[in-house]
Amino acid sequence: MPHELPKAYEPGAIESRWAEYWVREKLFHVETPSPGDKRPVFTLLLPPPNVTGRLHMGHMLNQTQMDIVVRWHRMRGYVALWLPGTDHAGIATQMMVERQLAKEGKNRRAMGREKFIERVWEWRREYGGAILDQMKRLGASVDWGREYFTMDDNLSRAVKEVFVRLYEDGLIYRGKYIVNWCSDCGTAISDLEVKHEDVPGKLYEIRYPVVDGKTENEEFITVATTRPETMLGDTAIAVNPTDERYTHLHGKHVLLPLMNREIPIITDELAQPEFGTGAVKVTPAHDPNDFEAGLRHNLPQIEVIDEHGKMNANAGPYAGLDRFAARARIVEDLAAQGFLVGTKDYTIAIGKCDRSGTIVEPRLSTQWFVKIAPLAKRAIEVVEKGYIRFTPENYGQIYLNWMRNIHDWCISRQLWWGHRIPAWYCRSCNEVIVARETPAACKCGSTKLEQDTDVLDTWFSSGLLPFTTLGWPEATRDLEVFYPNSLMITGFDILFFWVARMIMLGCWFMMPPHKPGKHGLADHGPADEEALRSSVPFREVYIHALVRDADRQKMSKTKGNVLDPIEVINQYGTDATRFTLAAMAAPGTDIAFSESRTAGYRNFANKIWNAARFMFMNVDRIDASLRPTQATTGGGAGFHVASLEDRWILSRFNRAARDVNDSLQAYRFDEAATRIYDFFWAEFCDWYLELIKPRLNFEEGADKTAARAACANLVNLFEASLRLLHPVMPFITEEIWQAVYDGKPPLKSIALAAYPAADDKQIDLAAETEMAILQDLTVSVRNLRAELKVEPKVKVPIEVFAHEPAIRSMLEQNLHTILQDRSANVEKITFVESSLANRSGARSTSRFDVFAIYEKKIDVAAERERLTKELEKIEKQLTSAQARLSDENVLTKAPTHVVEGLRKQVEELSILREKLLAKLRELGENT
RNA sequence: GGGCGGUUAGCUCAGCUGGUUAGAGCGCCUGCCUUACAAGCAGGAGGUCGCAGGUUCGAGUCCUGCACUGCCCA
Repeated sequence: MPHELPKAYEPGAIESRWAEYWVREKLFHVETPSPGDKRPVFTLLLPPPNVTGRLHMGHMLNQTQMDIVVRWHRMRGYVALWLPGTDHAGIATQMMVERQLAKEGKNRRAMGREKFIERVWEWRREYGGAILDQMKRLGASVDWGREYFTMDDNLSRAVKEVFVRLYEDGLIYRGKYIVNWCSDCGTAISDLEVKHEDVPGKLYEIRYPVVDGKTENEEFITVATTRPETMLGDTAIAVNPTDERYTHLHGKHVLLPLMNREIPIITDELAQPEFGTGAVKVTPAHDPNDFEAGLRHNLPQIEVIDEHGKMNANAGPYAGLDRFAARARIVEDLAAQGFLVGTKDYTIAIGKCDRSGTIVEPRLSTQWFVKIAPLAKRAIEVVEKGYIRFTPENYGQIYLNWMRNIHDWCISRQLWWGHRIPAWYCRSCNEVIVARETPAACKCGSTKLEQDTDVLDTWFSSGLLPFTTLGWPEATRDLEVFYPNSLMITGFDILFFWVARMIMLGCWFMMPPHKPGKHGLADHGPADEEALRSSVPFREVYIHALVRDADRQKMSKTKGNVLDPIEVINQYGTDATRFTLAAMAAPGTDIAFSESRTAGYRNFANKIWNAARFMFMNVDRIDASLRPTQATTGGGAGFHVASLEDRWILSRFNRAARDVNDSLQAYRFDEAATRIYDFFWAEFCDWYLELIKPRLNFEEGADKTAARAACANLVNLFEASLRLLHPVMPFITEEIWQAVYDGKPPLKSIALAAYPAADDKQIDLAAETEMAILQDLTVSVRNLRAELKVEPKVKVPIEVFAHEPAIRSMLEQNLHTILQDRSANVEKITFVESSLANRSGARSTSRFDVFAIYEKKIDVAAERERLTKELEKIEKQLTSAQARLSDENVLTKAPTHVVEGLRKQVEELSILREKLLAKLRELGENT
C-alpha cells in the first residue's frame, strides 16, 4: 500500500481485494488438530441457506454475528472452525427448475425422474453457488475447504443411515393419516411449514334434517362450518353425550343435504355444548379432529377433495370443481333448498403453505412419520439440565414449551428432488423393506421390488448436519474434536425448524448405541450423564432478532420494502453495514434497519481512515523505522508513557478492551461495537490525537526524541485499536494494518494476530480523573468563547482559580493540554488567588473557576436566564440529596459508597450553588 | 383462546443484579474550509422514562392493574 492514502475512504476497492485474498490464501482453513494439540476449539456451523437463495438482511445479520464471534475466538488462539454450506431446499429448488422447464415447453413428468434430477444438478452447478459468493463479500471467515451440500454423497449416505436406524429403533412408521396438503406444491408438508393467518371469512350454519324412520317430522340439527364443501364427505353428526338438548336424538340419523346420504348422530367429546348449537359435522377424511373421532366411532372416511384441490368423484354433482368454486355452488344450493340457516362474518385462522402461499388442505394420505416423543424427551432433558444454554434466556422456555407439545413429524414429501426414502415395497407380498442398499429380493423370493417414490423433508437432512458434516457415522477425528459444536447462531424463525430438530437428532445419534467409536457403554445401557451432556449438537444457542425496515415493517417482497444487503454494501461498504447490524443488535428487540445509521458508521470508517493518514504522514515525516516489524499482542507493550495524556489513553484503551471482551462474551454485539466507536472517535481521535500533535513537531529545534516517542505511541495504540475493531470491521482494519507493516507484516493477516486483552495494571484511575478535570476546563473555555461570541481566530487570555492546591498544581503541570487546544484558543493562563465565581462571564465547576478576559459585553438577560435555569436544577438536586442524607433510613440502610457519594454530591452542589448565586448577584448589580 | 416481548429526546435505540446529575446516532439550531478527516470540528436546544397504584431509605429499573402495540402457538 502506498504511503499516500487517498483522502477519502472508499470501501469498494479495498473490500473486494481483501475478500479475495482471504479466500485465495485459505486463511480460515482448519486442519484437523492432532491428538497432541492442546489449543482450545471453537466450532460453528453455518445454518445452510437455501441453494436457491439470495442473501437477505437476515442472512447478513446472522453471518455478521457469526463472523464476529469466530474472528474473535480465532484471534484469541482458538482453533476456530466455521463450516459453510447450503441445503438442497427440496420444494423451492424443484419449483425453480420446473419453472425453467416450463419456459422451454417441457415438464418433469414427460422428462422422467432421472433426467429431471440430472437437470436439477445442472441448475445447482450453475446457480447454486450464488449465495455463497455473496457471503464472500461479507468477509465471512468460513473454512471454504470444508463446504458442504446436503445432497453430497457422504451426507446422503448418512441420511439413509439415520432413516434406517430410526426405523430399526421403531421411531419411523408409515401410515394413512391427515396431513397438511399443499395442492400447489403437490406434496404433504409438516406442521411447521404451515403459517396461520387470521382472515375475515364466513361461518355457514347448515341444518341437517333428522330422519326418524317413518315420517318427516320437520326436526333439524343445525351445525356451523367455515368449510361447507367438506360436508359432502360428512359421515356423522356429533353431539356431546352430556348435552340434554340432543338426548332424544341419540342413535338416530340425519339426511346429509345435497348428497341424500343417511349418516348417524354420534355422541362424542368432539362436540362442545357451549360452542354454537353444540352439534358438529364430522368429516374424517378432511379434518384432523374429525379423523380422530372417526377412528373412535369406526366411521367411514370419504375423501371428496383430490390432490389438486378439486372435488373428486365422491362429490357427486360437484366433481371436477375447484374446492372454492364448489364452496360457492354448495352454499347457493343449500340456500335454494332451504338448508342454509344463516351466514355470519367470522374470522378464520387459515393455514397457508409457507412456500407457495396456497391454502393448506387437511387431507388423508399415506406418509412416513417420525415418532417424536422419545426424541423430544431427550431434547427436553438436555435443555432442562442446562447442557444447552440459550441466549437470550427466555428462548429456552419457548423451546421447552414447544417441545413438550410437539406432534409426530411427517417427513415424506411427494417430490423428486431430495433424499429418496430408502424403503421398497414387494409387489408380490406387500412386504415393506427398509434398507441401506437396494435389496435384490424380498423375503418371499420375489424380485418385484419398487422403491418408495417420495423423498425426505429437507429439514430431516439439515437436522443432521452438526454430526454428519464431521463424518458421522464414521468415528472420525473431526467428530471427536469438533463435536459438540460450540455455538449455534440463528434467527427465531427457525428455532423449531432447525435448532429443535438438530437437538433431537443430535442427542439420539451422538449417544450410545449410535455414537461412533468406543463409547465404552453397553448398547442400550443406561444413559451415562457425561455421554448425554456431550451428545448435544451445540453447547450454546444464540437467537438473534429479525431485521425490519426503518419503519419497523417486516421486509417482504409483496410490500416491496426489501432492502438488498448487497446494495447497501455497494453504497456504504461491507464494514459499515456489518457495523450497523452489530451496533443495532440489542437483545429482545428487532432491528429497524436504518440507512442513516449505516451512513454514520461509514463516516466512522472514514474517521479511522483519516486518522490512519495522519499516522502515516507522521511516521513518514519523523521516522519510517517506527513502523513495527513484529506482531504485538496487548495494547501496552512498547508504549512509552511520557505524559498525563499517555497514561490516560493507555488506561482508556485497556478499559475499552476489557469492556469489548466482556460484551462479546455475552453476545452483546451492540455494546462491543459502540464501545469501540466511542473509544476510537471520542477519546483517541478527539482528544489524544489533538493532544499529541504539538509533540509530533519535527521541525528544526524541536525535541526530536519526544516526537519519535509520541509517534511510536501513536502507531502502537493505533495498531492495537485495529485489532480490537477487526472482528466487526474486518476490511478497513486489514487494509490499515497491512499498511502499518509497510507490506511486510509478520503474519498473513490481522485476522491471525492476537486480540487485545485488558491489562489491569495499565488502568490508571488517577490519570482518568485528572484528565477529566482538564477536559472540563478546556470545554468550559470553549463554552465561554461561544457565549461571548469571540471570533474563532481571536486568542483570549484566561484566569483560573482552583481552591484545592492539589488540583491547582495538577493544572499547572498540564497547562499544555489547554493552551494547545485549538477550539479553546487560549492566549495565556493566569492563576488567581480568589474565586472568580462572581465575575460575569466566568464558568465554574466545583473544582475550578475560569474567566475569559474579553471586552465584548455579554447578553445579560440571556446569561441570567441560563444561570437561573441551572440554579433551579442544582437546587432541586441539592434538596433531594440533602433530604436523603438527613434521612436516618438512608444512613443506616444504604451501602456506604452510596452515602459517601451523596455527601460528595452535596458538597459539590453546594459549591456550585454558591458560585451561581454570586454570579447572579453580580449580574443584578450590573443592570 | 394460550404464551412471549415492547412502550425512554422529533426519529431509531442503549440504560446490566434497584444506588450519585437518564445516554448515543440521526435530525434540528449557531459558529468554523483549524494542513488527518466538511463523510469533519466546536457549541446548543430537546426527556413529568405509556398511565395508575404498590414495595423500598431510594424505582426508567422490582410487583400489580390498565392502555396501546408487535410476535409466536392453537
